[in-house]
Amino acid sequence: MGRKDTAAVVCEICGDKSYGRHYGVWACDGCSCFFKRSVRKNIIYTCIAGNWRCVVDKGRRNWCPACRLAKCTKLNMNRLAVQNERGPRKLRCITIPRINNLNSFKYDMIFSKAVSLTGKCILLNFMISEQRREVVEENCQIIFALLLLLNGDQTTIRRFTSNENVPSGVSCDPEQLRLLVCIILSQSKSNLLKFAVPLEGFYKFCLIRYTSQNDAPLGSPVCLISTIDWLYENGPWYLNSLLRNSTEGLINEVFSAEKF
Amino acid sequence: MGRKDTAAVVCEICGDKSYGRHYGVWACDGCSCFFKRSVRKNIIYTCIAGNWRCVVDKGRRNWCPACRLAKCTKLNMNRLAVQNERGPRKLRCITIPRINNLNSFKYDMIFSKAVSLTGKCILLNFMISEQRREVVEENCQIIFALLLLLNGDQTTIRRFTSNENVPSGVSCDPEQLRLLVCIILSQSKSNLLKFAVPLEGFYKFCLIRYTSQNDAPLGSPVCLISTIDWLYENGPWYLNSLLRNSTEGLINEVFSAEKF
DNA sequence: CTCGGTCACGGGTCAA
DNA sequence: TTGACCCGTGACCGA
Ligand SMILES: [Zn+2]
Ligand SMILES: [Zn+2]
Ligand SMILES: [Zn+2]
Ligand SMILES: [Zn+2]
Repeated sequence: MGRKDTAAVVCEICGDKSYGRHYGVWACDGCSCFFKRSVRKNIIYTCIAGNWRCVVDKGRRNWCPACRLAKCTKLNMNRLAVQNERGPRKLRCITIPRINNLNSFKYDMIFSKAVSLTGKCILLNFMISEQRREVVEENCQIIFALLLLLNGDQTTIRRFTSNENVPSGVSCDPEQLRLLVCIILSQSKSNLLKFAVPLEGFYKFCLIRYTSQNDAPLGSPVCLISTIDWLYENGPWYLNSLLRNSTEGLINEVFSAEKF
Repeated sequence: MGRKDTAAVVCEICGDKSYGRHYGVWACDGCSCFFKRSVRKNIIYTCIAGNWRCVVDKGRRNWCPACRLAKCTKLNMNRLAVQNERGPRKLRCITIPRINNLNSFKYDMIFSKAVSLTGKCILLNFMISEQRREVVEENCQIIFALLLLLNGDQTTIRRFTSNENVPSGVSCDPEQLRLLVCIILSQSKSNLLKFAVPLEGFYKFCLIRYTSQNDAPLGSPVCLISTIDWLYENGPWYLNSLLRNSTEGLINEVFSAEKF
């Protein structure tokens, strides 16, 4: 069972696993994507061998694109079903599972997201796995708190602070979130992040520039930055009691999934 | 910052810069390429020094391939991730830009393709650059018209002729297209191509033989040859009004790109 | 469900 | 033979 819980059928083109019909034919991701690209670019291939009889199976489908495309055509893949290229995908508001559903692991999932965001931060790029883990362990709580705020869950945050004045109505797009993580980590007390202290101003500048240049529909940079200030002023945060799993377990899971 | 905007990490094999995981290990281009070649060719090296203790770092990684490969294996580089060879990339395909997009330079691109095809024709092989340019200037319009027909754009062609009977449904593969260009040029009125007049029949024969031998899914030779006849009967063609750039400019561009 | 786009990591290339 | 470089592939995810 590969993707999701869907059972696979056989790709009519190459015999690899197919999880659905594409352009009218049961096809794997590879063949469907290959067909799309070929039609979009209006490519006409030449058979490498010259006789249009190359075998197209999972292992050899990339040997001769000409015969692969010929097989697509022979099996009646529908060129008209390939749409025109669209622009790059629009920035979307980050998706976090809604806090008010019944899933009791909702906080675990948000915490994992916090771990992932921290681990992927560009400031950790040069670090080896052990250093990365240290930084994540020392900083994921404040990112976790940020995600709760972004998700509109002021109520939970209020349980962990005496300051009643919890920021509300905070939202951002994924690029802004990436920059927020940089700003937070550049203000961290972690030894491994000392080098990043001078970068705080730069990342704040990036956030302001990005927001003004990109018509980002959400998130005023001033509001976002003051949220970070608030989180540092009212920290440190210890939100582990929200979790069903251990923090180590969740961090391990994310680290192996993301190949950190 | 080396390649793209990605920051580098350290190659686990030799300590050079790595821009990503390869075969399961953070590796530089050199080590990843070395591993691929070794696995593909199933090479078994012997340690130069004889003790399998050679240092593998950026400066010395090429001293002893045996120890370099041993280090790859020790770090668990995955031999199974090395795929089968693919066909040679060069001359694998031609592309014609889609006619039905909104790009106002679409005809310029097709014209450039016509220039390129003409300049690369085998009949021009022995010519010096100036002669080549003369031939291209005198013959690229009819090739341009052919490409429009191959792209299914009868509508545009109809604007340049009073003959309503425009060939339609014409298609071919790149080899057939090369032969079509030969056939067209062998019928040219250009002085420099006079020598090729007797070759017309030969290239038509080649086209018929190629098509019958190769199971090419597209393009009956009779239909293709009658399309050429139609183009000569209804020419000469002056399609410059379709272009945004000057013909000289486009020809210059192709000549310098293709090093004609 | 089947379109779309993405991008890490495969591939091949060719000058050195 | 090497490796910097660029292109194509396809697993994956969002809509
Ligand atoms: Zn397939
Ligand atoms: Zn083939
Ligand atoms: Zn290396
Ligand atoms: Zn050795």
